[in-house]
Amino acid sequence: MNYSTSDSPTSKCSVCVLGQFCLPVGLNAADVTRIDALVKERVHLQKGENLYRHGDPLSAVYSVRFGTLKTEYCLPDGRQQVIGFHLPGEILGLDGIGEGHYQSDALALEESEVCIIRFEAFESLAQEIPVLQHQFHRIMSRELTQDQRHLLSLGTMRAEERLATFLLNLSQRLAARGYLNNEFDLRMSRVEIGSYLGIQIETVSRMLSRFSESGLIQIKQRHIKLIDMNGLYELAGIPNPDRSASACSPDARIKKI
Amino acid sequence: MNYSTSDSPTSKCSVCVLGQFCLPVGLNAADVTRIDALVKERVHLQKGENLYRHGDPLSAVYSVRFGTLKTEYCLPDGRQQVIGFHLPGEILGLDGIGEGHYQSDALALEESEVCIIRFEAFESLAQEIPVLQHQFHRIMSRELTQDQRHLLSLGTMRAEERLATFLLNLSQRLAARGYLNNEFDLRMSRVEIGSYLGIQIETVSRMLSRFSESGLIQIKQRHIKLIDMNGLYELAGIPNPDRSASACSPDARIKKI
DNA sequence: CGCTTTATTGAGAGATATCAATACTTGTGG
DNA sequence: CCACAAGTATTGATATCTCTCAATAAAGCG
Repeated sequence: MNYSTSDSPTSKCSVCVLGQFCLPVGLNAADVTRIDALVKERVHLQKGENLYRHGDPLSAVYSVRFGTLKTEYCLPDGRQQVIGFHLPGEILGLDGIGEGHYQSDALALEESEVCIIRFEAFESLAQEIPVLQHQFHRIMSRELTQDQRHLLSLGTMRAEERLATFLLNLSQRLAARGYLNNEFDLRMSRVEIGSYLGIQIETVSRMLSRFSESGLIQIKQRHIKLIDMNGLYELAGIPNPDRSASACSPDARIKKI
Repeated sequence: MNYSTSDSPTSKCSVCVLGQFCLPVGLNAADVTRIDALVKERVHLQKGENLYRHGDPLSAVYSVRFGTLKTEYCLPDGRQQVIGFHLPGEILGLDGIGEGHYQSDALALEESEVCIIRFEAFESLAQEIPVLQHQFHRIMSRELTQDQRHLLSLGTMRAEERLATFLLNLSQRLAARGYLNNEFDLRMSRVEIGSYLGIQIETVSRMLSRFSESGLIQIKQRHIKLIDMNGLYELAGIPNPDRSASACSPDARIKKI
């Protein structure tokens, strides 16, 4: 773990390309400068390095600058589950605010760098900048929504649907960051995907092979091409956002459980 | 749905017994008075009534005053899943902040009342009261942690463990609110429990019967007695908080996936 | 009191887990 | 540069848990 403090121009929030996903959303230039002053430290992580461990006292939350991280929970009996994968611009460590120490473990899936947002100082600044406060609330709320959609996946979907949903979710998040949305490298192992989706590694492998045979994807090791996006969306049971489609219709909602 | 506005002494935050779980935690008397002024409206709900539906624009978040509510997500194909059950003092509607409209449906499982916290006004007040801002962050963070533990349950546990975890979680939350922790009424149907736990109603029923035969619980309809708490904790794979026990030990963590 | 909803229990089917063998990658050292 | 080892992924065969279908029972409600 490699700490650094820097005022170099390229590392400021005010010029960071991730600003549109990160804390500064909605802020004017003057206020972004105040964030610049707050977020001066970074951590450089090698693959496999921990950013924090559960139980560590919360002193900061982090935003991913580059790379990919995972967070996971563990059970006393040693079982673990991957809870999330974190791409550039996403915030980590929010689960630590409630009790003052992190509830999860966070570690890098590849060489990564995260910005350190000292939480006490951040709250003070948010106190002074309403837009920043609101943006932080939006970020936490979206995190909640993300987890709740994940719950929906684990609770109601079969393995095939979960995997399709996962691939599409990743694709959308990459697209939003300006990467290719139909061809990318999976930074996580099959084991980690399985853990995230609540299925075994063998099932992940079989489903990927099945997708490949069906012409939905091409996969070679961790490099994946999404060939038939519509097919994947159909499998996932969610409408393709590229082609209209309404969400859960009022009609569908009448049949309450 | 029955709106009311009231200044009656019994409905003020400053005298509400739920203050210790709700927004006012940590506030001094003067500041609680300012919350009193903010939270003047309430909604009274009959069993089955919606508090909000997904897609409704967010204008407020809500805290449960009495009763029980559930929130659920629906899939375009009509499948639904219960995401959470909400007891007095808990906050609902947080998933609406991210996009400006609720992502879930919320409805009452029994006659309930919730306090309306106009969100815009709330953010303004939080802007002025640092402790309030921090408390709100803690609430959102705990909500995240709750969902993430739920993910752990759906992703790694078998039906029996999920159910035991669910009963114990409910028990703990009731205990914190001063209710009996070993004997209570389930406000939700077997179907709703199953949906929440990602298992079928028949499985819920069978597991409850099994628990009953093992002497872990006594159950008659929706009235349940937890007889052997330690046994349940053991089944759930989590240490009984009443008897020391460390969480996930460093040793257990070495065996990373 | 009968009707509707909710819950229990049984039998069989099916999806995924588990166990096991093989193949492929990557990294290391001769 | 190749051989070997360790880690990672694929594929097959079988086991198991939970689902599905079905029948019955109990409870809530008008």
